[in-house]
Amino acid sequence: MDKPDVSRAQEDFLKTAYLLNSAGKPATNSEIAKAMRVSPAAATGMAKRLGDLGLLTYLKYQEILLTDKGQVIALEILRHHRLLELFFTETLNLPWEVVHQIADKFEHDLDEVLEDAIDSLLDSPSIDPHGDPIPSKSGAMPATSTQRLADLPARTPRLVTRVMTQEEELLAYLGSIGLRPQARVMITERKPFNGPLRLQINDEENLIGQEIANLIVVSETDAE
Amino acid sequence: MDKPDVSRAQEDFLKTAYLLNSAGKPATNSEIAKAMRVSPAAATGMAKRLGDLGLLTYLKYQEILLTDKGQVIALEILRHHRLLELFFTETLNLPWEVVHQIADKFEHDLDEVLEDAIDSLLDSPSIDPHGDPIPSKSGAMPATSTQRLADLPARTPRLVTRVMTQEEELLAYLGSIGLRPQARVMITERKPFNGPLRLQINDEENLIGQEIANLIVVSETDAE
DNA sequence: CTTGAAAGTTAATCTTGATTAACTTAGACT
DNA sequence: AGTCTAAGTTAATCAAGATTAACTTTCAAG
Repeated sequence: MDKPDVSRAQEDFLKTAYLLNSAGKPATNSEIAKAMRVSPAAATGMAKRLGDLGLLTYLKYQEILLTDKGQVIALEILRHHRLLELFFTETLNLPWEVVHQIADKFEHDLDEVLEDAIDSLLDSPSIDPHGDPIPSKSGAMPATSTQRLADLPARTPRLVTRVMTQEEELLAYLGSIGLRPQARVMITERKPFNGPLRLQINDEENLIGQEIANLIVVSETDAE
Repeated sequence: MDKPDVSRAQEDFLKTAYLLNSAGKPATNSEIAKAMRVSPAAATGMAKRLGDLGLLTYLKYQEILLTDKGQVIALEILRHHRLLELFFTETLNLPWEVVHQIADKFEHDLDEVLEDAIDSLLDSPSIDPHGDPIPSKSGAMPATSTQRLADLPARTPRLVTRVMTQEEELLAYLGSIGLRPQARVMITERKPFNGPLRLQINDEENLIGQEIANLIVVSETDAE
């Protein structure tokens, strides 16, 4: 099980493909190119290279699928990323909206000594500050709830488990209204035609739109 | 005072030139090439590029001198490096012999938010785990002792202030015998012809050679 | 069917930062 | 002065990862 030497750009490509997949979107060339902000041609070239390395299967005009080897690498990078996010919020009290970009830079250089030290300092955590699951060292991805706040019936108390965005301004706003993992939430009223939701967040009243509600994942069973 | 965009390799070059200078060695092309483990030709090319950017003065066959702009960048990288070394030893209890390599990778990506957070967590430190001075944000390099243990008369108690090596095995050894900053040291006997030194380290007897003694910097005044 | 837009591919080219090989310069020694 | 060696330079080349521009495929809509 020898791991080929992959570059930073290659790791990013694999990570992006993995994330698109797990977000339910097809990992097509153009989606990847868009997500990585490179030209489609650059993505094609990269897909070829990674195909040659046996890290993904690449067929013209088709969706890109990671091989087992490719997935192992994607998961390792994701683990690095999320460990780093948590590490920086925990040790430095950095707000959750800034750690994503920082982790993006460092994730490729996190060697095993540092990774293990962080993992043990944080007690082998399974979620990062946004509630995103942290793959285990062996490559297992912790299970997570799939219940979206947007789909939750009214008067059903739940805990926020995950906030699915990395947009800085949005995260800052959500943090400011307390909408973060572990918050207790309950919809008190739904306006018709996919209108805004009246929401209790830790007993404070608030209003949010459908779009945001769809980014919030909540626990599958009642909050205590 | 606009900072040109410099690449990782360029930053490393500037840092290397600066470090050679401050170690008293001339920052010649070949010294830099040796230190960076690249070919002399590569160093020539890089020197030219950096000269064009106005970061150093480059004259054929002559010693390389950093411009003010170049020095600012070198100091910034050095600040990043040393802050990171300290951050990792403090937060993760990583041994001092491993943090150097880790910091080498991260120093180029340390953005200001993270830098400031680390700086304030550590209370604006002025030395790193090896006793190397940390440049201030404005680019001032703290003064340090120049007194080498190798040059210290016998029976003169001092504090170790700095250990001038980054070799992993050597640092591990020095750590194991307690020879690190803040240790109290006193030479009890010097063998003739630059022979080994008998040394008390925090009241424990030990023997070290000249070569090592020359890497150890001690305070300029007596230990308490 | 055919046609046009969107997605994908290919080819040519650019930039960085490296390499090797051959040449030139500087400086010390006889 | 002549010569050797170390250091430095130049030129040619390579590889990775990007770009742009032109071409091809797919697929939905008339």
